[in-house]
Amino acid sequence: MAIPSTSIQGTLADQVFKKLQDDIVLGVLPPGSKLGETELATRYGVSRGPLREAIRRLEARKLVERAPHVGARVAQLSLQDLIEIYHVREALEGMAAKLAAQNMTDEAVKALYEVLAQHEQQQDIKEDVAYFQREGDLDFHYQVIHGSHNKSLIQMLIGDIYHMVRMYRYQFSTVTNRPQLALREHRQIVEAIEARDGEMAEWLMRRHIRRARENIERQHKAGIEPKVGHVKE
Amino acid sequence: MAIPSTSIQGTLADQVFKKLQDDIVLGVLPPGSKLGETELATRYGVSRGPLREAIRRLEARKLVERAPHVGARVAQLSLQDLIEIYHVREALEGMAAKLAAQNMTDEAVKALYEVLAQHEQQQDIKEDVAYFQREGDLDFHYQVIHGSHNKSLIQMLIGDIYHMVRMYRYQFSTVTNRPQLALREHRQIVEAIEARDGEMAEWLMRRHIRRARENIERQHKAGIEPKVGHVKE
DNA sequence: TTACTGCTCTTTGTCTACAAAACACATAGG
DNA sequence: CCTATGTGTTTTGTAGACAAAGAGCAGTAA
Repeated sequence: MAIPSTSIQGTLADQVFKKLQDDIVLGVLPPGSKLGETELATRYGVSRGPLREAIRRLEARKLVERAPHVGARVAQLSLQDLIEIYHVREALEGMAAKLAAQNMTDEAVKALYEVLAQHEQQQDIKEDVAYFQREGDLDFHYQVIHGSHNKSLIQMLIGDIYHMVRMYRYQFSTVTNRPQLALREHRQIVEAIEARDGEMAEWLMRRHIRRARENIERQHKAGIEPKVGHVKE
Repeated sequence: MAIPSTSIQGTLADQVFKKLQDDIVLGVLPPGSKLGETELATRYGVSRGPLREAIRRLEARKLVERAPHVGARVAQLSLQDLIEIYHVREALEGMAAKLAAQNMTDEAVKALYEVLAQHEQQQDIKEDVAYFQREGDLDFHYQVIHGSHNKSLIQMLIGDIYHMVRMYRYQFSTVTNRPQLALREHRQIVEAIEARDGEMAEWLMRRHIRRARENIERQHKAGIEPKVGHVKE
């Protein structure tokens, strides 16, 4: 009954994809750096075939930019791009909160309260830290999104946007994000969900994310610049 | 100064990707049918390499489903999935309308009115027909989305969701979609955008898409079933 | 000095061949 | 008669070799 060894970690292409994504998101491969196929293939110990597949998938996720016959580079992202993504998040997570109020099970709501309590204990928690660092069920936004029971929504927020935002956080100096206010806002959202008040939940979630965006825009105007990754030639 | 011949149509992988996507969206390859690499490679006259890349990109767009060591199949989509996508559209296009009211140029608003006038002349037009058949600037939703001036939003709606919805329309009997009402709703949206009333534009757009979804759900409950594509073995 | 042209060299795109995993069928056992 | 197991075939995954397009550099002419 033993599972074949290769299936445990998936195909080589899958492994390279995950590793490469991590290296990009965590800044090991700085933004704008060239992704030479031969170089990376030897680096990860695979042939160029699986590596090309990994690059294509990352291209679809907008983590790398590619030009035919020229090659791929780690996506270089402007603060304007980040702000645009927060508009998308506002729309999608707002909808997620609304649907969560409608569709979430009572057990899931209870679990949400527990996450909340846990966060309130670690008062030094930074806004979105959990969302960006823990990949699991322990995060607030993560649980609300899943509570929507909408596969497309989950896919877009967790699968696609998640990694982009994570990369941004390594490119730009991380904004210090109003921990107490965020916690209050989280609690309000959960209470709206528990009350099955979808409209309220959506409105609160949108305000929550809008405020985060406005916070970023403020710092932007204040002249905060991204840490420029030295483009590795 | 002649452009190299291969660059005109892009790489083989690009060509195969476009062709394969068309064949899937238009139903030439029915939902659920197996996408054998060798078979398709010979069919499109290329080797398996470029074909695999095309399949991976379609997988990222959720047009094909794949299992390791098993292969890829054309995505089989339930009506529930379609409804979920309309929730996403409601959120995203609502935001697009709001941003369009803020960012659209006066010229673009004028062009929008012209599209509207054109649609009002062909009274037999069906809701969303333009959105799904014309791929260009002539469509109402298309222009509003672009008016948002938000690259992520445009990418998600035009690049990703667009093709999925298009495929659904071939899988399911096309709903007859209230042409007169839709036109009235379109006009209201344009007027809100012209008045630079973002909140109103968003609210109207969301209602517009919500009604389309409710229309689908009604027909669903009435027992309308998808045309089952015979799964080609 | 500067701009253009041609060459070379590197990198990407593509193809073919081989390895490995899954599926299908047949056969034997309960 | 049904189930389980083993073998053969098919299909996917991976590697390596070849073809072609782009980038950089040198040399030459204005």
